[in-house]
Amino acid sequence: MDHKIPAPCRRERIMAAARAVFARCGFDKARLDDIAAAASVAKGTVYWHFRDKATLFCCVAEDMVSRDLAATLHASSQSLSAVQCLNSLLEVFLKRLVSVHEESGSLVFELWSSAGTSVPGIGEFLLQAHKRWRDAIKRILEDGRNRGEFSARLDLDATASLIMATLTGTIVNLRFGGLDERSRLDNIRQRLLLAVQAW
Amino acid sequence: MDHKIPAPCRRERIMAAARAVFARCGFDKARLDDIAAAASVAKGTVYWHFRDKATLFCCVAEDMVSRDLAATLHASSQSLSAVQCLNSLLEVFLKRLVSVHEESGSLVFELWSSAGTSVPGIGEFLLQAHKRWRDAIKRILEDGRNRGEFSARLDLDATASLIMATLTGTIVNLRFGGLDERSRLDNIRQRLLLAVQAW
Amino acid sequence: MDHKIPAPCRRERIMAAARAVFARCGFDKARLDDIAAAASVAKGTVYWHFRDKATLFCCVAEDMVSRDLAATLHASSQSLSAVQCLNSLLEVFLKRLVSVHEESGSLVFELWSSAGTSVPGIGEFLLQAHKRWRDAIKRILEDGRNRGEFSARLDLDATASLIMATLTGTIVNLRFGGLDERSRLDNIRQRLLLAVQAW
Amino acid sequence: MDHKIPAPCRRERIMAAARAVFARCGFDKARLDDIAAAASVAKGTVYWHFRDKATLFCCVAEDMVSRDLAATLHASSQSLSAVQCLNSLLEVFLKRLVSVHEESGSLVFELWSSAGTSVPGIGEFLLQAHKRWRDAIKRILEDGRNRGEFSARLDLDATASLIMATLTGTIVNLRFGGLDERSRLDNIRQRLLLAVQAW
DNA sequence: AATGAATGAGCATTCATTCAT
DNA sequence: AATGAATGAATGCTCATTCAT
Repeated sequence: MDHKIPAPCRRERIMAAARAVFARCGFDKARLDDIAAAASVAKGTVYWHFRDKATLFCCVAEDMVSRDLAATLHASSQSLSAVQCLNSLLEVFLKRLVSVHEESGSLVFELWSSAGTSVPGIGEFLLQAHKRWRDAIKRILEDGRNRGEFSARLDLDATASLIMATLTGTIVNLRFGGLDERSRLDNIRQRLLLAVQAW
Repeated sequence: MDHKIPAPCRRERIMAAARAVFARCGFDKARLDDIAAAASVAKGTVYWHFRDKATLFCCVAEDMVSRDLAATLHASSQSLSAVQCLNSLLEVFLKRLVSVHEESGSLVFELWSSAGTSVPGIGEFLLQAHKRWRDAIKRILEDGRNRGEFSARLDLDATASLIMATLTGTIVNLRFGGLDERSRLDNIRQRLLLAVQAW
Repeated sequence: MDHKIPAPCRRERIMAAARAVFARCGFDKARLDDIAAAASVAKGTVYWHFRDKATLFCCVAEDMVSRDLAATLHASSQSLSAVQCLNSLLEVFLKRLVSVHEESGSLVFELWSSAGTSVPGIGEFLLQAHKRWRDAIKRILEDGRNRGEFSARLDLDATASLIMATLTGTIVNLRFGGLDERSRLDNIRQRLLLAVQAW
Repeated sequence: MDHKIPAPCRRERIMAAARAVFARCGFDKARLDDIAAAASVAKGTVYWHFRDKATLFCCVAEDMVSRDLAATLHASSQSLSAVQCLNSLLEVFLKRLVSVHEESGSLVFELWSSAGTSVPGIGEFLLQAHKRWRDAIKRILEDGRNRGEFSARLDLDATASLIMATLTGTIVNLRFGGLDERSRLDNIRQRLLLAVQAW
């Protein structure tokens, strides 16, 4: 039909389509037909590139998390002081939530709910992803403690977990808070920095 | 067949069974047959009491949230000072997460993911529930500010949102944090109290 | 609830409700719940008065046909000449189709379609009903032939069948003819009389 | 499994099977499983070719009516005089009723009963089909009137409706008349011709 | 007589997956 | 690589019928 679609980008087209459909419908309600249609590809083609629906979902998830993590770490790596570093990380994390991938928001909830039921392997994947994020934060905190920017008694693990919780919970707030929490993201970032410096 | 099941508690049996199955399988993967079987009831009986699967899910959700909210508010209402009050609220909230309803944990993720896709009306319900929680916290904060326990400049809305975010994020941490975060719940509570008093 | 419904007319209420619902929905699509509701009666009550759905349908059918047949025969019995007699029969038959029981129209189609599939016994019933109608017509024709009003060579059976066919087909025309055939019923009657006298 | 079934005729196989099953069981009682089995096809295949049960039914109906109408018109188009033409039409119509499609008989009753209840769109379809038949008859009558074969005062619409009624009613007679009306079909045809020429 | 909760067989429809081309 | 027709297991929901009260 459309001879305009170059073969090599088929896989990417499918993943983009899948990301959109999974975000809109959730894993279970997403239909392979819709994904194929959204990618302007026959259903069989999806199966040539991905073993099955769950695998496709995992690929999409991995891709999304990798991009988010890379972008965040890159931003924070530009800074010199640990405080600036943490500030950048928070800023980028929160910004991405509302701008770059509006889709990500929905997908995260799908990831959480599909862990353990719909998609085998997602649970493990989420543990890894969570650890990657927390370790990144922990490293910054450790660095700051070594440089004297943070208290010597700062509990690295506990603090990193608490920051993760707040960031994660903000995702939920953005969706189900009712208020327009977007305008309060800067406020959240500043308070977190204050709190860390106080602990 | 089984003449042992007293008629009047049929509805409750079904809701309990549904809660368990929804928590284990998620909304989409949960089969009405399994719920009926778990309730030792014929499938038709479920439909006599609940219009459809989505309605059953909503009833279970509403019941769960109401119980959690009531228990939390009751606990915090026993205290005199706002700090104690907030402390109780946090304590009960976090305790319930890990003990009373282990099921609740899973169900919350289902609720989040089903909003907007699988179950019409859940989105609205979650907004209401979120508001109920946040308002409860806000009231305590306001009370504390009036009594001079908290800073006069304390931003009630922002702080309530931040506390909600942290509590909510802790639910996620407990599930996907990898570490055994349960042992750190007390730590989280204490830090939150400290932070609130500092803001 | 309503203590105003006298018990003795329960059976009649149910039959009236059933006639309406069967006419509106057809046998298969008619739900016992709807019939019971329309009769302001509990579902179990329907089963106390009628063995099952098919039996209820048969009772309704028998009642309807009996009434129609009785009314028609009564009308034609008032006349003296066979021509007048036949005229009355046709007139009443056609009039009832469009006025007295608008419901009858729909029910007849249901009867026809349910014969042999949905409702055992309906086929036999329809044969009997058809025979009763045709015999009534045949008797009038025979009477007229004996009196010299019709040709001595008039084939009683064939003519009766033909009249039945025309009357029956008119029911179909009224429903699926598109045109408003009601205004043409008199015309049909007159032509039939003319034709019979010519044969 | 069975590699003996050529792919291209799948759709036709399904329609033939559906026609048989619908004729035997009626629309509501017909099971998609039976239709699929009768067509030696998986149930999903039926849904690949037809949106749903109702659509399949409509397709079968349309096909049947089209074939019947085409055959009848073809036959009558061979004749020169209007009387012969009408004679042919009646002959073929009546012959098809009892020979070519014994199935048609049952299906017609299903069509009538499903109009307005079970199958949306069938009512409209029947109106169209009825009109097509009546118009064909009307055209022949008009032709005959112009040629002087019929009375100049012949009411085309009324006569066409009456002929339709008689033919339609004969379908009913054949099924519920009790007598073996098949032997009388010629008689009916001749009488109708006589009557038309007399009107 | 009447009620209405409970039952469970039945069925249309969906959709992930396969495979011949 | 790609297609899309074919498959068939899976499942939500309906509704006639029963029965304890």
